[in-house]
Amino acid sequence: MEVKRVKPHLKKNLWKPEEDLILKNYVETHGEGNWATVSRRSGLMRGGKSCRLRWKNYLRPNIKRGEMSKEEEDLIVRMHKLLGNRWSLIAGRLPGRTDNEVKNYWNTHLNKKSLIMGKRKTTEQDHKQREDNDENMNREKKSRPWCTHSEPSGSAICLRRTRSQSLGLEERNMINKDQEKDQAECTVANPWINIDDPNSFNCEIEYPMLTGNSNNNARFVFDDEPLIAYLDSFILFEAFGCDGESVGK
DNA sequence: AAATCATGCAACCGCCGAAAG
DNA sequence: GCTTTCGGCGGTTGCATGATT
Repeated sequence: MEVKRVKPHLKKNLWKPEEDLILKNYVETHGEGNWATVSRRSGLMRGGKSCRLRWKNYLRPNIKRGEMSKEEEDLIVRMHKLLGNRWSLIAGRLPGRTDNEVKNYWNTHLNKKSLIMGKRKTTEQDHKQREDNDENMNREKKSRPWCTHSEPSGSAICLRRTRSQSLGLEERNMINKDQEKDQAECTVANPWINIDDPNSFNCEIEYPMLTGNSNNNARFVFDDEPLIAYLDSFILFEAFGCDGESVGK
C-alpha cells in the first residue's frame, strides 16, 4: 500500500510573539541548523526556511537594531561599490547587522540617495558611451564565454572572474591562450596589480596567491575608480576565499 | 475625519551549490 | 552518476504605518 506524505499546511505572513518564543526556546535548547526538523518538531506550522530566516534576521542574539550609524552607512556604500549586491558579505563586515537589513537599507535609503546625487541630464555622449559599453560587453561575452558577467550596464562596479577549474580541456586551453595574450599586452607595474588605463578607470587586479596555481587565477576587472578598488581589494580575499586551494563562491 | 499615496521593512520566492542517499 | 534534500543568497512582494490631500 502506498503511503502518501501529506504536506502540512504551512503558515505565512508575520510572525507572532508566541511563535518567536517557541522558535527561540527550541533553538536555544537544540541549537541552530536542521531547520526542516525545527519546523516539524517545534510544532510551528512554518517552513524550515521561514524558521531559519526568522532566527537569523530577528531572534538571534547580538542582533543590532535601530538606525545605521554614519560609519556603518559609509562602509555599506564602499563595500557596495566594491562588491555589488553581495549583501551577506557586506553584512558580515557590520557586526549585528543582517544581510536583509543591509539590503533593505540600501534599497530604501542609499540607493535613493545615490540616484539623487547622480542625477543629471543624459547627453548624447552618455547614450553613445552606454551603447559602446554594451557592445564591448557583448564582444567580451563572445570571446570569453567562461567569464561570469553580473554587471548591469551603468553599475558602479563590474566584477568578472575567470576560473579554469571544472572546465573542459578546450575551454582551459582557450583561457590559457587568452591569459597569455592579456599578460603580454599588459604593462606590469607591480606583479599583483596591472593598471591598464588609469585615465579611463579600468584596472585589472590578479591574485595568483589565491590559488597558487597559474591555471586557476582569479581575475577581477574593475571599471570604476581604481584607487578604491586597490585600497578595498583586500576585502576580496574574504569574499573569494584565500585557502590556497580553491576559490569560493 | 476619511481617503489616498508613499515609504520602510519583514517575509516569501526561486535559484543555486553542496551534501547525502 | 542521478536524485533528493537542505542551506544560503539575492530579488521581489505585500502589509503596516505615517504623511499628505
